[in-house]
Amino acid sequence: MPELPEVETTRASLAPRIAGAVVTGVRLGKPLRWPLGCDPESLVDRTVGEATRRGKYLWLPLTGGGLLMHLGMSGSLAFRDAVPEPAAHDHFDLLTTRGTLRLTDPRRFGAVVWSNALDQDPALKLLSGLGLEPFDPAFTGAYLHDALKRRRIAVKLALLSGDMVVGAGNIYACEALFAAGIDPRLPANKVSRPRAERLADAVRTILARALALGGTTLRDFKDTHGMAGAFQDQAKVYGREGDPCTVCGTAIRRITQAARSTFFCPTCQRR
DNA sequence: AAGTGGACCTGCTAGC
DNA sequence: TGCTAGCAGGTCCACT
Repeated sequence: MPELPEVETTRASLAPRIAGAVVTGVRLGKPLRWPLGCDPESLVDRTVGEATRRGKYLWLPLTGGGLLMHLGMSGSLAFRDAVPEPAAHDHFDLLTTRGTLRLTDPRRFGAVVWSNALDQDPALKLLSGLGLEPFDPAFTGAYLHDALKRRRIAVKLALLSGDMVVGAGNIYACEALFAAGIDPRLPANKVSRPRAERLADAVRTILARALALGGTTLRDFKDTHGMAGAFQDQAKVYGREGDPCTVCGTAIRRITQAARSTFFCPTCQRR
């Protein structure tokens, strides 16, 4: 579910409402990907600051540190005045004077980790290898070309790796490569400068469009396994194996790369 | 160093 | 109807 547009949508709706709240309690459910890393009680009485985002991570500043949060594959955050009794998949509640922030995450690949925001904090290591934000002016075709040049892995995997540019997950990586007309299997170092230009453009455009729609995939997250609703209408290749390409009519193909599905049009996307 | 594969965990769907 | 295999939006880590 949560790629950059969904995480950013979550952040934007959360930030203004929770900023200034004071923590009154913490409730933990089943273990998430990593332990919280502090005594939950120690968060009480800290004041919440302005939530920010880095890649697919959310940073919720608290006095003296903050919580680094990730939604994993199946996580979602809700902030409400009153939340119901925790259900089976509700694994983290941050109770505050303005409402309760709740992480619901069936697969528990997500995480909430305390960090003291100091350089040597282990939690911050999670952010240290991340590439540029897609909307950073420094994320240009020239930058992407240079980064791709040093890698021999397939260009799709290079996008997913997150060490060049963050935010494009499996869906948007597939969509961006389609928009740029590039075969996902093409070795990264074989992407020409002009095509890197188009790819950087495509990544930005695809993510911006999804963002403008308010994180399409998030909205209907509760449906089926999360892929219902508006996003399917937007996707040109993702999840469309066997369907005709919207541009040329060729059947969309699905292949496996690094144990993950890649969808592409064998006609529109060339090596 | 770069690349590959396994690991984490639950739920849903398609197919027998 | 019931069981099973396969698949799912992420990414860290150990190994070659």
